[in-house]
Amino acid sequence: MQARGPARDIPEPVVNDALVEVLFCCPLVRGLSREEVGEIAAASTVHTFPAQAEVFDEGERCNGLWVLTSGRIRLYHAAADGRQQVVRFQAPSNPLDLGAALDGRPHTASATTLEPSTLVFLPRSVLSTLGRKYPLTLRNVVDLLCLEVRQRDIATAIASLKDAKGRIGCVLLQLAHQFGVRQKKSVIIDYRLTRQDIADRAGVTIETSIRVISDLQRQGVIRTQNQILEILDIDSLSAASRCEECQFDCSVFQEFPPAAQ
DNA sequence: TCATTAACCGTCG
DNA sequence: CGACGGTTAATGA
Repeated sequence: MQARGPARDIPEPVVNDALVEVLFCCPLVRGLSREEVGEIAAASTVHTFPAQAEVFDEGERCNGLWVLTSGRIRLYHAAADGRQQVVRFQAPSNPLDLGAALDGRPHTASATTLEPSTLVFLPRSVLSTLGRKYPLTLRNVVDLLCLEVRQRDIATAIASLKDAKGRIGCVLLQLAHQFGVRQKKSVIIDYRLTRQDIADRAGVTIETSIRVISDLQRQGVIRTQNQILEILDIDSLSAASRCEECQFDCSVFQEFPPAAQ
């Protein structure tokens, strides 16, 4: 039995090869062997959540590190009036709220599943031995936190300096960096998002996100099909978002940090 | 539930 | 004044 892990779901003690494989892709354990990752997996627990389930809440005590292994998760701040600010949309293999897991202070944001998801939970006790046992992971932690700082820095700059159209354009380009799958002539954002999701990421109302996205569709810049967004004309979108006069390096939103040299 | 449209209205440059 | 974007309401899928 672990310390006080999640109480809302059913832990599964089974650690299978597929799980180790996903964990192996987690940038936190980059450089470790498959056997070493298997060892870490053995010390963690697996948890499944239905769609729209809360994994943790902002301000809640943090007992360890959650790593998404399958499904999708939305990390956000919630305001009393119902509005939400999405910090990040999560894809498998990535740790959630790493900072809180490391310093043991409360969670910095809330995490809710967008679809049925599986996560592994690494208790803080295990996390602290990880650095001692595998010094390589310390460097990975630094890289991950630095990347997060860069992403948040750019996000706040964009939020305060750009207008609604620019913010939505930047969000779409960020998502393309994070989840983009290159097609012959376009880029598909391989992550289902409602108009509300995009609005909550850009800091606008749903009507404004619809307004702007409809305009972009009419101009043939993007196309959407049941919550999947396809960017048909990156150059036009970059132009609409005024990328050429922008100092921000939105390539930091790529899913995995570049390997440290 | 999600997406869309339109009318209306306050703010600000 | 006019662009922008939030609010409200109505409607369709």
